Amino acid sequence: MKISKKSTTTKTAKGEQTKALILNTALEMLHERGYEQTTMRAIAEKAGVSLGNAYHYFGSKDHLIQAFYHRTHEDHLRASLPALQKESSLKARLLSVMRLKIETLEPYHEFAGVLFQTAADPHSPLNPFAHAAAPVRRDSIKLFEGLVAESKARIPDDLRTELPYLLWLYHMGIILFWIHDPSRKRARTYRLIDQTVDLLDKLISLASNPLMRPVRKKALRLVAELRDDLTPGSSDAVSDEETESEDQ
Amino acid sequence: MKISKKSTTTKTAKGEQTKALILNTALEMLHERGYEQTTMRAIAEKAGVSLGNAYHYFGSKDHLIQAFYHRTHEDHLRASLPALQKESSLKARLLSVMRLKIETLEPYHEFAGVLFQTAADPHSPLNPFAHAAAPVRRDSIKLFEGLVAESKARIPDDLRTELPYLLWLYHMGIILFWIHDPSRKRARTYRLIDQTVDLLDKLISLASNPLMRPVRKKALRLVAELRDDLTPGSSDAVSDEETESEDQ
DNA sequence: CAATTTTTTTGAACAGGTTCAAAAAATGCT
DNA sequence: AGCATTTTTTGAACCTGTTCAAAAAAATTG
Repeated sequence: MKISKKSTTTKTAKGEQTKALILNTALEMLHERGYEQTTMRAIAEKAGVSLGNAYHYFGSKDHLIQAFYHRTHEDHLRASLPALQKESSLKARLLSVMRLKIETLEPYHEFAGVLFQTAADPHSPLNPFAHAAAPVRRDSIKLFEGLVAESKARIPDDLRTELPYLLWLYHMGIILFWIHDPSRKRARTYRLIDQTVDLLDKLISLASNPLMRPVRKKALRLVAELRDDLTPGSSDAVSDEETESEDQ
Repeated sequence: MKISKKSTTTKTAKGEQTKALILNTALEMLHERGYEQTTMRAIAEKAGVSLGNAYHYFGSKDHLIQAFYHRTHEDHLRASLPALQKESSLKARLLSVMRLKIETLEPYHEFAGVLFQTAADPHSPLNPFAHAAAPVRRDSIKLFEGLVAESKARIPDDLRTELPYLLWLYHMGIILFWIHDPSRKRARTYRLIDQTVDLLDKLISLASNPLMRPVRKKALRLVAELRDDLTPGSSDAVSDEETESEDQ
């Protein structure tokens, strides 16, 4: 409705270059020094630009971090593909994917806590449920779709439909645990993955039992509703106006 | 090991008084203006003390907020007691308690998001799983213990033991949803509570079925392990050395 | 009560995220 | 090329959380 200015986002070759430079510098520092030490001033200095310039391209430190999502997701996806092709059972695939996720994330364990912190704010663009994070989330869920789709296990359609989302939620939970996991080499997280994957596999079988149909239906209806509430934009062709949402 | 100074925490009448003054002022402002607007400077000014003085009593803004936990929990507990005495079935009690929780929290919905944000940091003393939050968490779980204990429903002992903790986790999940709930009068949250309580009730029945014993055992063992991992100090008589933990 | 120690309080500083007006550079147009 | 417009870049603020040395007030002790 208000197209007052073009909002300083019309890009040019030069601009893209600078933006990329800042981003790479930031990710590098984030990895090397962690979140706290990576100040906007330090990034700007190391990148050889002014502080204000960095803010021109990334409205806030948070925005700079959203790139982290993309990068780790891509890394994880790349690492998962081989395993997904090799393994055939749902259980084995899930196990591989989850382990690889943690391995991918491991270098960032130290500042992942802070990441999750900012991500927990419903107003933050980093919130994995928020609109701004939709692309990454969608990609992430897609990974689980692929995981489920080619599984030959006899899973009722209603469950099969929701399963990718449920597994994505589960995987978020594991990450949450991992963030808090102080054990050496994250042994507990891996143990947790082993056990929960086993349990999930059993539960899926259980839930697939015809006797469970009523409860399953009820639960799945609830899940579907939840998903729509929490993740606006997942219903595809609905009010997609606020594409350029900005936070105050 | 290092008792260099008494760390400026030996209290006196005067000190307590000032501390209380600052705290009340802070809670008041938090309620009226939200988290962002309630700056340490504003609190100090309104309370009529210096900025440094406020920091003398509350090491950080976070510490000041931990009082929020206490207050809302106490309010909730007070509001729940009548309902717990009137209702007898597990389902009805849980429903009442959950609804009252949201009602208690409602005035703070606006800044609850930020609260949850800081709380999500594993290093934050506000983290509901962290050691510093143990007292409030324990009290909170106790509420659910009371809720389960006097229920006559036939629930196997192993499940009955873990149920309070599980319900506490469930209640945290509902709060998470509520924080993100934009619906008028939080209608969706209440709807979610209605449905999930119903579902939980059914699931508890299901899980109590003798046929479920193996899966249940496995799941509960997992839960117990998780709880110990996530909430150090809940295993009572184990290494309780770091009672005076401080964060850098 | 005077000296000493402890607690409370202050005020000034620092650091880091963020904003903004204006200068500099790039681009577009005729 | 010359001028207008847009984009990029800068540097100086501003705000807020936090720290700290030192002053003021209390409490303790001999």
